[in-house]
Order: sequence, then structure tokens, then C-alpha cells
Amino acid sequence: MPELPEVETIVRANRDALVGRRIVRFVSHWPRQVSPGVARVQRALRGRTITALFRRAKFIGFELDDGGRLFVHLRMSGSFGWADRARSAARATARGTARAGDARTRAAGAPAPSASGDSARVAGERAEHVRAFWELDDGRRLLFFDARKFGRIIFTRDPHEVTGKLGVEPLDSTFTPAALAGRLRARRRSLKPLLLDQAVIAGLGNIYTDEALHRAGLHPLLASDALDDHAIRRLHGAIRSVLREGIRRNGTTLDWIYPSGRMQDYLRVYGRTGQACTTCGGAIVALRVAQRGTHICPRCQPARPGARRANGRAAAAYAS
DNA sequence: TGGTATGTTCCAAA
DNA sequence: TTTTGGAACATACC
Repeated sequence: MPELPEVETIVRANRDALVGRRIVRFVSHWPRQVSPGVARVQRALRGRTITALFRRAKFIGFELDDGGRLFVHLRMSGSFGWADRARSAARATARGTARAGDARTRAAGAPAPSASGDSARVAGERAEHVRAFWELDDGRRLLFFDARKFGRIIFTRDPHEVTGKLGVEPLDSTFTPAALAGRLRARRRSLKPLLLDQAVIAGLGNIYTDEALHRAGLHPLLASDALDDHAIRRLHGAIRSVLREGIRRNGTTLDWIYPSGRMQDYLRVYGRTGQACTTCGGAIVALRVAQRGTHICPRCQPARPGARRANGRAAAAYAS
């Protein structure tokens, strides 16, 4: 589920439990997602104390006391949970967000169990989807769930290797309308794939891109170098406001994986095909853009920029 | 059964 | 050279 707001939520929810703790051991059940290899990562992490937990784009970063860095990317289905190793039927909570009674699983302390009939869910996660865990000096285990195995666990002594090619943080003070204009006009690409490009703006994903474009009244297929200053200012404001709202609501919860926040109740286009646009009342339409499901209001997001509503609410005149 | 999925990367083609 | 399309990764749900 993870885009910038979800990753930020996870970092905030787990920071207190991780910073200051020493890593006793690291175990992986899916070596392919660990680089530069499980054995080397195990050696690098053993005995190290976590001095900070941070987010860069969609990466979760662990700063270690010897200067090393561990990055975790959740990709499509990754999430964190907790288990106490001492318990055979440990209580585990997703992302460290307490959800009493939500789930108990013995597998939390014994990852990747065979199908023992224990299908208990850990706040939406299943015990057999624990792909790795970090055991800490307080006896607790940070669990890495990842049903689809797309996630990545990367240790490096040079963070630039991982984050060096990432674009601007959209909530950073350096992300100004002028900065956005420079990035949009330096290329001639459709708006949506450009916004999804992590080397341009780091942290937007499919949901928040659709939402930002709708809030800005811009069609996802508009050419990036065709926006006037006014449109760019709208887009800049829309990106920041939708990301901030996502963080404020603790992220978006969708489908069978990753219980999170309540942002899904406030999405205006994503996943709302056929439903009424909250702005104009017209029907939300699904498109395919850059191989991604895309949701727009055709009335609020005209394909030709010049046809856009003159003010923020003119289109409402067409409703009902 | 087939289509779709919150992400990224690589390669081919335009 | 830049941009786009398609496939791949691997699994689960509807």
C-alpha cells in the first residue's frame, strides 16, 4: 500500500520502538530481496544500535551507530509488524499500531511456518508472509511481511547508492512551484508518468498522483511542458495538500493487505469508477495511462488545458 | 479462469 | 536522445 504518506506513517509509528535498540540478529526467508546478500547483511547488522529511523521517498531508512544504513522498500505489499519472541503465541501488531485483539499468531515468533491450520491474521497480514525479521535487544522482533515478495532490504555504507537518483521530496521546502515548473518543462512527457517517476518527484504513487491531478483539475495525459504558471501552481498545491492529508489520516487502507489509516474514505477519484465526482457530480471514469489504472473526472480534468474551468467551481454548474 | 493490484526495473521499439 | 510500451518479479483476491 505504500506511497509517501503510508511510509511516513510507518516510520512515525515504529520510531520509538526502534531508535536506541540494538540488533541482535537478522533473519531472511527470501534471500533474493536482500542485498548485498543475506550473510553480508547479517554481519553488518549484528550488534549495531539503531540511531535514527527516517523516510526518503518510499524508502524506510535505519541509521546505524557505525555509519551504516539499512533501507527497506515495501514495494507493493510490504509491511511491518511486531512479535515477542518469548511467546509461542505472540501478539503481533501491524506497523506497531496497537489494534487490540486484532490478531495473534504463533508464527510471529516462528516465521514461515508450514500450513499448520494457523491462518490467524496479524492485522491483515498472514504469518506465512513473514519474509524477514530483526531481533532486538529487548527481545522483540520487527517483522517484515511481504506477500508478493517485491520488497527490498538493502544495506549500504554509502546511502547515495540507494537514494542518489531520487528526485525532490514533495513536502520539502525546496519543492516550490518554480522547482516543479522546471521539472515539468525540462521534458515533454504525459503528466501522470512524469509525476510517478521517482527521479523527478520522490514519493508519489498511483493513488496520490490520481488524487493530486484531480484536485488540480488536470488531465493525466496533458503534456508536461504545456502547463501555464497557474496550472503549475495548482498542481504544486494539490500534490502537497493531498500528501499532507494522507499523512494526517495515517495513510490509505486498501484491499486485503495493510491495514492503515482512513485516507481511503477521503479519496475523490482513485477506486471510485462510476461514482459521483465530489466536485461536479459527474461520473468518475477509469483510464489506462502508462500501464496504470487511472481515475479521472472528465468534467473537472479536461483533456485540453484551455478548456478547464475558469474558477474552482464553475463545473459545479453542470451538476444535477 | 482471467483480470487486477498502493512499485520498480529492464529491454525493445518508436 | 527521449519517451513509451510491454514484460518481469510473485502472490492473492474478486
